Amino acid sequence: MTIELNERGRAILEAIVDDYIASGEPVGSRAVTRRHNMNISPATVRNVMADLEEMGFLASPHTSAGRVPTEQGYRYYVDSLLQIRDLTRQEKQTIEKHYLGRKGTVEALLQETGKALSSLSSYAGIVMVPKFTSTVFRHIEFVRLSGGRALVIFVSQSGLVQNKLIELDEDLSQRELEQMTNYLNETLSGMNIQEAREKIAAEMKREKALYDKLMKKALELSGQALEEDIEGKVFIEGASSFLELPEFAEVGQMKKLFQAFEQKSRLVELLDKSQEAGGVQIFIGSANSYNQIEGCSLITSSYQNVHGTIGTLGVIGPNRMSYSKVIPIVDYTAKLVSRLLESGLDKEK
Amino acid sequence: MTIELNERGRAILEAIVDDYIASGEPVGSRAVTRRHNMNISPATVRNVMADLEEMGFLASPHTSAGRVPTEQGYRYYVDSLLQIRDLTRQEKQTIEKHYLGRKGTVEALLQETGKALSSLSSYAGIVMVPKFTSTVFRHIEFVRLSGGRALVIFVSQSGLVQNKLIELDEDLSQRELEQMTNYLNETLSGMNIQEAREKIAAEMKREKALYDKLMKKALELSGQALEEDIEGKVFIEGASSFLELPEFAEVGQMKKLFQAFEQKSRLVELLDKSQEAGGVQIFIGSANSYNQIEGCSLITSSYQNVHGTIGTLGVIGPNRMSYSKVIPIVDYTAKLVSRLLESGLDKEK
DNA sequence: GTTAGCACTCGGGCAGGTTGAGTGCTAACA
DNA sequence: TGTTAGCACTCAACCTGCCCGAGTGCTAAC
Repeated sequence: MTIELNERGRAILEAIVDDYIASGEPVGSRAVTRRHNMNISPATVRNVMADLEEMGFLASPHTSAGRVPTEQGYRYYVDSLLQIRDLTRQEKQTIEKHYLGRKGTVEALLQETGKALSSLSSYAGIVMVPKFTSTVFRHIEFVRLSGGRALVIFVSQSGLVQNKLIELDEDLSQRELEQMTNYLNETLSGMNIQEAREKIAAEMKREKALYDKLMKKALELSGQALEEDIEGKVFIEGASSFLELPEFAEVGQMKKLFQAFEQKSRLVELLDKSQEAGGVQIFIGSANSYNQIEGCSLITSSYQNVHGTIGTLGVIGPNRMSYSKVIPIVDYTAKLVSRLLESGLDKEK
Repeated sequence: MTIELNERGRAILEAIVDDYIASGEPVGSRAVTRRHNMNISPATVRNVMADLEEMGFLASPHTSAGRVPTEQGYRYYVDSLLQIRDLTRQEKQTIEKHYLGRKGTVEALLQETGKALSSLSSYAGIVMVPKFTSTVFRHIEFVRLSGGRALVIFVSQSGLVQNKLIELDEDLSQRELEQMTNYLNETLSGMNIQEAREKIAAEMKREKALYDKLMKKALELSGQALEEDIEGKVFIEGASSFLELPEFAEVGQMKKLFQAFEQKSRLVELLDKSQEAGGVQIFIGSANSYNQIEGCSLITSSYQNVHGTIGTLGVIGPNRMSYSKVIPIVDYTAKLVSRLLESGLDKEK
């Protein structure tokens, strides 16, 4: 399926994409010859460019402008032309500096990660806090509020805390809730949420009338609490960097973009998809099947702990993004976050 | 200090502000006469407008444009001219609809409130989740993680959950942590955080060597956990509505604005200040001493439960904001949120 | 296959003219 | 004395025609 290009075609495509990423302006034939001082004339370059356009890698905004890469052009560039260098020791340290002396919640750490990604890439950083379903059970707690309501608090293995309000149909005392808490913690410890759900279902079936009424209640409530998924949260940081990009000068498009950022649900979908795949993923333009953010590309990687992938992070920028710079940043940051979330775990088992 | 205006001056100022709020374009003398079909000629209006300009209520962008209200003009308008109508039953229902069938966390409820404020006002909604210091203690819990770390989880009376990672300098078992949990819950129940801090300090002093080593440890850890404040969170929803306003068409200013939204810390300050005052507050333009968001006004109100004020919410819009529409919305929403957070509490004591 | 030359295209910038909304001033009027 | 009509003036917004330069595609020569 991939169309093969000869050496010269590749060189010219690369030069154009590089130039366009750097300048944001259509690249002409003269510019190509001069920049990579190739030993060919502009006329020759023009011929090649015409070919590349026909193949769908380039487009011209109008007759007398230069060429601009198409999404397919970026795709080819990323897949076949780009060589990614490793980060220098110093760059790594710049990233790590964001986490020095860090305290507080896991959520805050992930939000800070978003900020770090943004400031390093100078595009928008995005971090998805894992959906609860994909985490591993560590602790459950019931706290009785008034008005027949209670709070269920889950803690995941990685230290993530999520809570949910539930209605108690009969009034249970805090003491009773504590007993339930203990029972559930013993029963569910170390399972992932899916397993926990199944366990609860099985227990409820098996024990039927046998068990203590309270235990039954406990199973019922925890089942109810785990039933609906707690939606994955997404942090988007540094979205304002888009305001500098000339290609988003049009207010209408900018508005669409920001609304997409506010809505988030579609983004969660996309990130979920990328999470399954693992490794650094690159979604270019409309290929992200998310046409609300036309003209945007997304570089993601997932972070994980010993139990497997737990979330996804990345950078959203324009199609014209400095891939060679951003890819290693995303890659390294994902690994770093994995390490940080793990550090409390690897001594564990 | 307030300059007095005669009846005609007031009428004309009001007409100009109304018109400008509606249209966003400088208002001329003819428009004033026609709109409120006053029985005076444009020439007369011009004389009055010149006076109003001299007094600092109006300004003209350039010679042949109409007049535009200054911040002082808005101030006068809001303080002396504006009459606020109550919301209709239907409008109230529109607001309430956002909360129907609502489940989940208190935080989610507050975030939804931000969205409601935004969609109702068509500006940006802002909700400050209370700083932990200003809440009332309900429950504390230690969850042991690995690597000598533990999670402290606080629950406030209103059902707000916050957590914090702490380092354990000696390895405590989960059982020991549970005992600590029980002890602290008994000791601190019903206090606000400030009182809790004092109580801890007092206990630690009084009991010195007497108490169980574990209890001591409990006091020490909880003191440490309560020491630094958990920063107030702020939700800003619907910021993209600013992209439609012609007065923010300039990219530079828009960028400043969004960066201010991203940073939040200065906003927290401002909201804190307004929280102390109570009631509906209106900050106009640079009077908000927050010059990063020049041209923006802020309408806030605080929400409370039986224990007092617990947070602040409001709307951020341009100076040219429909005050008569937004003020009652903010007012009613604050009261509604108070009621919702209370509903679990009033049956309590 | 490569290159030079050339006619052609098209956006951007500049200058000038027109329009219309709105002002300030002056003089007349009640 | 306050109000009004009239008028000259100002100024942004808009349109128009113009030129310029960057860049193209094509053709013919190397």
